Amino acid sequence: MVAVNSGPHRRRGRGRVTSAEAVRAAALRLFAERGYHATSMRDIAAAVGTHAGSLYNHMESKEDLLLGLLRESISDRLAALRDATKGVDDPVQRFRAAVDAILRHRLAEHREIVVGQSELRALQPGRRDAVVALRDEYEEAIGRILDHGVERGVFRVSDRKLTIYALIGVGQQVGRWYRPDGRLGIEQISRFYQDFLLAPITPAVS
Amino acid sequence: MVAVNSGPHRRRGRGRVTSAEAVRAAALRLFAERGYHATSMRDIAAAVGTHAGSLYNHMESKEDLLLGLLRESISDRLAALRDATKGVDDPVQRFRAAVDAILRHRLAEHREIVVGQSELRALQPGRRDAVVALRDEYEEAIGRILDHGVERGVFRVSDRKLTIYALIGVGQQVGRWYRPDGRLGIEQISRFYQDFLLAPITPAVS
DNA sequence: TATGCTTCAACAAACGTTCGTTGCCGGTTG
DNA sequence: CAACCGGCAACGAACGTTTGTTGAAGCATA
Repeated sequence: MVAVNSGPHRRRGRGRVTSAEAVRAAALRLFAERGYHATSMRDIAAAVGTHAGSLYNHMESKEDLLLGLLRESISDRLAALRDATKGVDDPVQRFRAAVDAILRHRLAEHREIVVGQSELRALQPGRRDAVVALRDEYEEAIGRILDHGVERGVFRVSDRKLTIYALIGVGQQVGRWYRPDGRLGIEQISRFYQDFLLAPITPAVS
Repeated sequence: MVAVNSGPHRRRGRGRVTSAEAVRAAALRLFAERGYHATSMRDIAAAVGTHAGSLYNHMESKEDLLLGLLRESISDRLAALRDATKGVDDPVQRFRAAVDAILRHRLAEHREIVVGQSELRALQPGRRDAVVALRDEYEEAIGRILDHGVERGVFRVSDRKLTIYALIGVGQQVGRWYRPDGRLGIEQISRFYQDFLLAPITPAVS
């Protein structure tokens, strides 16, 4: 979705190949593993095989790097949610697709995640706003999935906001413990939570 | 639960009164708000009205301070969970009490909390273990609440671990957005999630 | 030659922590 | 009651290290 430094410009300069995307990927991984403040520019540089000073050819500052990652992460997640539910009309199937998208995106690449509230506070108040706005949009998108089911008379949602938070909470939690070599695959986890989260909002349909 | 510097020994030394407990409280608040690495010893000192160097009269190191807070937080949570469910025999009531304890403890004082995995990684591998062991014990305690209901034939739990994680996920999420002056009180939130989380594990009881 | 990325040294600031010192306290001694 | 002592806590400066960031010099490509 976000293409940086694409095209045929390759291998300029003397040393290694240090694309901006490689830096972003390394930073995401390290931020996720250790946290933003516990990761130094020298750590990131070492991870892509260069020096700290070189990173500044590809980005403005460390905080900008985080801001970009947060924005991309949440906007990708929002896009994935919309893609997954696009054209699906049946409320239950729509809900299942949504839960699947939420979980799948957490598990796919951005393993332990930078996301959400975890590192948001590392941003200066002004820069936070853009990310917070995206997050609100994301929550609203989930809310509309619920609304759709309610309008059709299929769901019974007694508190919209608390229900949204439950979905997000499960999603974040899954991102924390999931390991690719674990007992369960993404498919099984997704299916389980689809059923699990559907239960409280579908009145007595067995 | 933890009594430090109690007794009649008061106002020794020259300047202000800086009890070890006050330091812990300030540190907990700051760690919760900004994160461990984003909080300096000077920040903590300023919060209790003293100087960074003085803090070392009350503690070993910054990491020890975090370790103590994490241990206390999770062991308090475990104790609260056990207290709340002690003597309650009916599986549903037992489950309701458990959810209530989980949420209530998150909301009561340790607002956004240092919690679980968030700051655990700030500890050296060796020191982590004690906290991880406590966390496992906590998860196991939740698991036994579920077992109890299953044995009585009241609950149907298709995956024990995933169910536990769902409860914890909701609990953590609640700790993130809850504000005491918000739309809903603790009572209402707790009641909502009791019903919500009960639904997926109680087969068709309307 | 011109351009773009590298390297490397250096910067000031902030970090956790240590230290010598000073003042206050409760308890012991006269 | 008065004089002293040992210990605790606060103070404030300083420590060595690490932080994010900058800039000059060098090399490779076009």
